[in-house]
Amino acid sequence: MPENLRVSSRPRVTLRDIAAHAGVSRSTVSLVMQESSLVAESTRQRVRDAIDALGYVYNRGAATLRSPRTATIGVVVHDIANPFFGALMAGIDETLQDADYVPFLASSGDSLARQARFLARMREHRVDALLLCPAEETPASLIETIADWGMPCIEVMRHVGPSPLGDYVGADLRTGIANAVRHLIALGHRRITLLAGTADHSADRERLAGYRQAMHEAGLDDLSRIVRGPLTRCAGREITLELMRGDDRPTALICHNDLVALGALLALSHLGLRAGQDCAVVGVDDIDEAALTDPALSSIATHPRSIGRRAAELALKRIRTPDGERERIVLDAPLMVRASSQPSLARPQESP
Amino acid sequence: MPENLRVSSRPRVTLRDIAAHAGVSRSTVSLVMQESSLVAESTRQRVRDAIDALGYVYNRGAATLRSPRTATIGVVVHDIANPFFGALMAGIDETLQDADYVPFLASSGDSLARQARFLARMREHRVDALLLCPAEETPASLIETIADWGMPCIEVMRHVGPSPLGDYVGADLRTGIANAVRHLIALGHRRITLLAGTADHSADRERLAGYRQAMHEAGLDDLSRIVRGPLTRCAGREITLELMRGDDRPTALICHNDLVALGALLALSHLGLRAGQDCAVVGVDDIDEAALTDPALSSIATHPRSIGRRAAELALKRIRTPDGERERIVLDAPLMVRASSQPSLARPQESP
DNA sequence: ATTCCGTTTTGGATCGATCCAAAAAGCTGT
DNA sequence: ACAGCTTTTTGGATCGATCCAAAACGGAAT
Repeated sequence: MPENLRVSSRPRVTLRDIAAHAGVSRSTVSLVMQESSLVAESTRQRVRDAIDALGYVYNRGAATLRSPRTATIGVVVHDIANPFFGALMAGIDETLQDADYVPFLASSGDSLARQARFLARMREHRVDALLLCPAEETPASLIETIADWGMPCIEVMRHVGPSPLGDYVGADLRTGIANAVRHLIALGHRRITLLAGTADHSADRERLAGYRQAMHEAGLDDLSRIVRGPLTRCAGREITLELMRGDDRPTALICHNDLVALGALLALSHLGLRAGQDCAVVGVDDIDEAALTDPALSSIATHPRSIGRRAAELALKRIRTPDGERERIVLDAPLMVRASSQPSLARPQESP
Repeated sequence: MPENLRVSSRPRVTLRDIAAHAGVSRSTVSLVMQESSLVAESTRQRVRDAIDALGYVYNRGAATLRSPRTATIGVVVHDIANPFFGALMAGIDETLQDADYVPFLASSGDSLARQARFLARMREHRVDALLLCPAEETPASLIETIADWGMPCIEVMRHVGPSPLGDYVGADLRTGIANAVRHLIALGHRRITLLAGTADHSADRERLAGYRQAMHEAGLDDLSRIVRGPLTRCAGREITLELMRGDDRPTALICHNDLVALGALLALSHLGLRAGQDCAVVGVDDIDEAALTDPALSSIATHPRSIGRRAAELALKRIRTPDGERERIVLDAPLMVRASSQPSLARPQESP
């Protein structure tokens, strides 16, 4: 290993040094750093040369002290280990990089305390905006509190309260689920079970609403059944095993997300049942695996990367125009029909 | 939507206000904010009360201007959408939150330009340390450059150059792969193909080295075969299909990661072959799916969350003692044997 | 030559914390 | 009461940028 000789207290290059080297004032250099159009092209070039020559590093901390902009954004998700949020974050990151913004990231783990702590930190760092997928049980007042702080906040995928108060970007799961139910009904299914989560947040309520609505439309209210459990592959498997062992078995399952749906597929194959033939399965998110399982999994596509991009774009816009009209961007969540709910494989399970 | 009336230019509460309210000097308040032990308990309490009463928000930008510490860390991975890095990030996040640090995150997408840009930004923000999973083709000089900046840097999972120059946290893939090869040989396999990536980085080279070493030990150099391709599920599938159609089929596949391995499983089942019986498959990473496929996938566990935690801990340590001895933390990567390489299912495919 | 006006440039004040050397306050023990 | 400690507290200088009102510049028109 090469010796780690650190030049103790190397004199730091500042705006002042650049100004001296380029023969202009500090103000001018500052304007160049801000890409201001006020500076004459020739001067700008001279300053740029000085910056390169001296190896100047812009000190954003110092800049922040005077100006309100920090070129940073805070992102809160509830579990970054979940591939859905990984993809979401990738979309956010992509958009922010183009705008020279950098994101702070935190996983709340659906803990209100962790979420609050991180938000406090974001305030201290004076981020320009917040992208928030609120933790379960987040009180509706939080959004107002954040607004009081003067910090733009975009809710992503979930929102507190019955409908988004401010800016929001999400997927139209209500319609997505309703369409899935209609699709299954068209295939002859009647006993359609919804595997939902145990938590009570908007994304969960929307799924429920879509399910109820479509079942109701078809006059199947009495057959509607909702089963709650953890949202993991394992839980999906266990719950499905149990469901299929009962007498009143469903002929179709709509799962809260693809992880649960993959668990359901495992359970079916374990029981010697063929998904799509003996029991239809539909997931949510359309993660990469979905197309590659056997049989391939029908899934409602939520396009996390696009949602991330849209959310980040909206945040940047809100930073530019803090008092602009609030926006609610709800992306389509189309059903990707695959073998696990294939028409050709369907057969009526019972007459209505 | 409630009106968005923003109190324009609400007077900001500063240290000075707290000092006045608590009847002490600014310096004392500052010491309280820094949790210094110099302040008497009674004074500390008075200051805390004032902070609560006035709703003071610490201004980290201002603090940064004077002190070298920012309580931020920069994290570069090459693809945050990859579940492996999601889990890694979760580990990092966990550890940092306990230390009241916040991470900046960027996905380099294995682009040197994006990586360089983000690093420049991190320098401007004066992060206290860097966790870096270097993009492919990153020149060895980068680590020295970063050291020159006076910024501690922990390489994670990958390192530039033949061996890590400075701090490093990773998994012992070399031994992990070698053990997997030995395991397969013990089961009677001889034609063991390695499905490697196309990129040339340390994590790839280590896998190769482990493979070569174990094949060599067994005197199977001539049978060793390495196939390169993209590291996706699809690619794993396609490559496996092609391999199995050739005459000189392998009896076992070791895949660069689990995604590729899952692709391989799909290919086998598509060909009517039974993984673990007609062809053994071993993956790397031991992602959640691995245990739940059918047949379950043998995999070399890399424990991304632990690696993230260890890396973050090391970074915090390096911040405290910048000139401490450099550390190389290499975690075990044990082979999780499952049905896709089950002893009981194995049968000698050919005599040596 | 002078005035006018749009384009560039500038110096000083300022943001809100930390650092540091020195002062003040509290203890002991004589 | 005072010297000699240790424990707390303090005021000014300082970090490195931005903001802003005013000055300098340069060309065109009078």
